[in-house]
Amino acid sequence: MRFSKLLIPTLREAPADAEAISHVFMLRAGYVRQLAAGLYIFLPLGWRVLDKINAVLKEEMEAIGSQEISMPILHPAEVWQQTGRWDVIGDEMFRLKDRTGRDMCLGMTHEEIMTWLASREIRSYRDLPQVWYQIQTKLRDEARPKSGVLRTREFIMKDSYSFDANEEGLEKNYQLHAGAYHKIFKRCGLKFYQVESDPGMMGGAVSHEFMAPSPAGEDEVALCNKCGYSANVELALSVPSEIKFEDWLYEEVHTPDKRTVQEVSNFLKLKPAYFIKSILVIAENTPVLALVRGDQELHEKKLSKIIGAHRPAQKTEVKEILGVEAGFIGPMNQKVRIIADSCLKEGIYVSGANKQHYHAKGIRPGKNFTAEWHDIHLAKNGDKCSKCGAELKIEKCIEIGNIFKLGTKYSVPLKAVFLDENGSEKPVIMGSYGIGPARIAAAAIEQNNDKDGIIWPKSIAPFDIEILPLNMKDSMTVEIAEKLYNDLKERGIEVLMDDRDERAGVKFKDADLIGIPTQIILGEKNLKEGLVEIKDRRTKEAKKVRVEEVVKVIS
RNA sequence: CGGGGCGUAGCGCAGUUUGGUAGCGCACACGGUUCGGGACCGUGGGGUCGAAGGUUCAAAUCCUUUCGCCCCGACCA
Repeated sequence: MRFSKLLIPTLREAPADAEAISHVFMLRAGYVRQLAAGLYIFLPLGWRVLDKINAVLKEEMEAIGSQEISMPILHPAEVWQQTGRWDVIGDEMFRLKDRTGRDMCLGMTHEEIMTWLASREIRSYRDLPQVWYQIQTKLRDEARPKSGVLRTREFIMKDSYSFDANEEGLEKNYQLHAGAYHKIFKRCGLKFYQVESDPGMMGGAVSHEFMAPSPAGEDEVALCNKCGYSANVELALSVPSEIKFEDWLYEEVHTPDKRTVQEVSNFLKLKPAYFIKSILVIAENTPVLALVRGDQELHEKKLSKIIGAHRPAQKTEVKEILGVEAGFIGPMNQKVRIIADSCLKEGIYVSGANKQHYHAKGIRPGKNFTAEWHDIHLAKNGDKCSKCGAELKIEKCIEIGNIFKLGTKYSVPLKAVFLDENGSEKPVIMGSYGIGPARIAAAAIEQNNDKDGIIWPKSIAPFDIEILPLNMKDSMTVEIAEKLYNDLKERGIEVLMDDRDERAGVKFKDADLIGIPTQIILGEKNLKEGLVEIKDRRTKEAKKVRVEEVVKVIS
């Protein structure tokens, strides 16, 4: 296509409210414009990229036997009420009423509607398995839209759903999707990890996320290079690094006005790892004392899985319940339930002495206090892998896809059932699988850029080739450019030709910004010798090629 | 929802402290020169200063309310 006929509004300067690299470049290079918080317009280049990504998605979905369908975005409340999510989900769901006053909502995902369809159409084990997918808009009233297209209130998602007669079938579809996702992300040129994840409100027991490493990401992932263990830190297990213990005898130490681990650590000249951090929380009106090592953080979600919903205790509550000011509390002789991080099982520690301005040194777990042992700390860089003992590293990632084993969470309430070989009625076993195309695009930019702009992976670039006729007033330049343009198009190559009457510098700058992987540069001097330059956007290396050879070299 | 920041031309910003005719750069239009890494000279168009109310002879500037956007946190199919 011709640059002069396309809306490609490049910006010399980045709008002030863009922070993430992908956001800045998508705006500057004219891929998207923002309508409001979390609402984006995709301009021609941006839409072409999404089309490319969606084409890959479709191919790989079809390859595993998934059938494309399309579901409404506007949903009646009843279906969501039947699964309970109408009430479970809060402000994140857009709700409205139709003209008759009927409750409706905008779809944030499609488990309910897909299951509704399955309940109508699937009757026999002979109808199974089924796998349905769509590439459809989702709406979520996000608490905090951010980072350009990475977290928006309206976005397109490829979501697929599997329906099976038994667990083996689900496992098969789950693995087929995992395999397809690997191919998809690889084809889109992304670095990514498949990690264990927390199913959250989706329900179900098993889920994995596909994570593209990037500093713009919102998630953190723990990775083991040795054994391949990888998990979202929301549930990642780890073993804090070992420390050498001193054979302290139990004694109380005067620590005037030293309350935090850091303060006492500095005062006693002992590393934080020798301390036990005691945190009082209130779970359903029952106090629970949580213990983690001084150099670790308490992981709220892990604790929630053991004691349920809870909140931190207030200062006055600490005094009331434990009889000592926060800052000097320790696990010894406490009547409350104590949950301690497993790594504290061995060793000799320092903690509050349960006495104002005193800490106790030489605390031996098991002897000086007892507790229930669980992994309740947040995995951090340098911790050891719980599987193999190698060092874990923590990386920030963008979640680009996820897969869930749903089981019968949706099929039971929506009565999606079938008759098995014996004529007995059973709920369909389901899985759901999502991918965010705009996140793939953003992640690709985050992972592939330089100071001048985007460097698209070939597979998802808006065009294959950009032709730069540097001087549009030179008739030979124009003539050869037109010929190359047509010849390449005839070969099925997607070409963008910068036919604007702009100075060479402008064309170079815009071409680098836009990031089409290969540039064909037509300069007058080279053309007089029958040569053009073919330049690689990533390496910036250019080679001179005879005009007649271009089509052959490119294709 | 809590904390912080910002709303002045399409974009980036100054002006607000100390009230007194709304500015700069880029972009845009026209003329000329230039033409392989965001050219130069000249001329010109473009603003309810986010909105509403108030104080004042006079408000971008002071006061009140409100809306929007960004960042950190909480939250998160």
